[in-house]
Amino acid sequence: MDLQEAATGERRPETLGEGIFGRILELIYSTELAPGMVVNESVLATRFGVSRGPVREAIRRLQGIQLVSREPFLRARVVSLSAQAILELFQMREALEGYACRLAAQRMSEAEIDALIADLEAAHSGRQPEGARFDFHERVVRASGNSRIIDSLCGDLYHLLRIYRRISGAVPERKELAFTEHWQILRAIKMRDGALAESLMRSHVERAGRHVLAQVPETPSIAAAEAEKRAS
Amino acid sequence: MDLQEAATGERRPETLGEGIFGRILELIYSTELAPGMVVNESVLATRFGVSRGPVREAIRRLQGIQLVSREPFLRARVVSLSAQAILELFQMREALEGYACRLAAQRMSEAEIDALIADLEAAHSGRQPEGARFDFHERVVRASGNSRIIDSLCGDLYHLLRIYRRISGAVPERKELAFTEHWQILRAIKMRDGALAESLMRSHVERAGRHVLAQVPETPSIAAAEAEKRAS
DNA sequence: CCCTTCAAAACTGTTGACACATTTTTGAGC
DNA sequence: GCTCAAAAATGTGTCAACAGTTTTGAAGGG
Repeated sequence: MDLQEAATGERRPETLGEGIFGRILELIYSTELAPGMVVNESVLATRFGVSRGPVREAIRRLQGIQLVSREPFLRARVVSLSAQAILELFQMREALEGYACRLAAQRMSEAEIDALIADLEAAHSGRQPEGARFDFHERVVRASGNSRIIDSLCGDLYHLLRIYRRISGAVPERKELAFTEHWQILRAIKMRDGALAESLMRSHVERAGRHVLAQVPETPSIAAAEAEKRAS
Repeated sequence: MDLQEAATGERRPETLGEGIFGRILELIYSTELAPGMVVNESVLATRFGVSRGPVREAIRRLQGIQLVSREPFLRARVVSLSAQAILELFQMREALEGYACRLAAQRMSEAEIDALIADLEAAHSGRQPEGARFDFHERVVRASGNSRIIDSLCGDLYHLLRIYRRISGAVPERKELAFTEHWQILRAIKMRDGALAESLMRSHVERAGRHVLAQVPETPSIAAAEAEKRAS
């Protein structure tokens, strides 16, 4: 019985606005709503078969987490990050994830650390659990225990990163380097060296930022503008 | 009620929702809406002489910056921070302001640094410019040049801090210590020692956090609960 | 006296219509 | 053909009413 309930999903009646929020998010992830394109309330409302109210609320929420930019009477647009904005995004990640790493080194139990090491090596050798993809950064951030930092990194910033991670694509050689760096960070955590763990995490994030920046050099929204023209 | 006409002396094409947002913020600051109290859409709508729509939007925005907590069909309440939440808030400040301080040490010009030193000493000796109150932390954060960090610290977190700063009150002896610490931070910035500046800022914020925590030990919403009862 | 049950009240979520701002198109004048 | 102002078109902001959910409070049993 409990299994059925858990499988079917949530007991709590999700409001329409919540659902619309998720569906617009999917549109943005799938680049059907690419960076720079306008987000029209009425169009989305008719598309989803609801009134403008819930759509409006969802867009406001997207605006709140910085995924769409909007001014009072102007049309909302999917945010298209400049190189400068991407740099700033990764700087904020450096500050927050670095500090989270330091906290994790203080607060994680030996068992938690060992479990994380095991999962990291399992994911690297290809035999990751079929259920969910392994996300090293999210695991460390959650281990920090600071729910405000967790929400900020796994909420607002995570969505933006996801957009530009998809654009930059997954490069194999980078993946190998990332594994090494992740492993070093975990070693510092196991040694309870918070300062070292923080420093390593900062370097790691900074390198990742440079990598993304190199792949998205300029004029990130030419394709988006053309797609918009074509849609009209 | 016919009192809202006189108050609207603005020419700005500001939307109603924006204005309502500010007015609710004022109510929260003035503790008329104290932490833990419910925020009723209809009551505020009739009070401000507008429909529920703009009020709803303003409350959603307040929810976005974590000033009110709300679940789907439940009443919204002004957030009342637990000791744990306050600790986490100051930890996030440590991470972000520390990093901002490091950036400031790299990017500020000599002239900017000297101006900030002058303003700091002017404010301390009592002859601050009549216009705006001197805010050392905001000045340093803005000098970092990272608009994302600036928005996060001067936007979301600033409101929460302001609520609990008012509750804890201004203690003179703390003020003197703060000046000394601010001065040391600026010295590190002038020496272009980003690591030292960051470390000093972290210690400073951590001390401030402990101070606030000592003044708001437990059950932060007893007065609020009573005020709510009285209002009904 | 306390607990449970159930219906009314209160509140939030949603809708469609209307008002206002912005953008685009039209057309007259040069 | 070009410039600029007025009007249509598009889109957002606001409103009042309706629908669904939670809370309240009183009646009824243990």
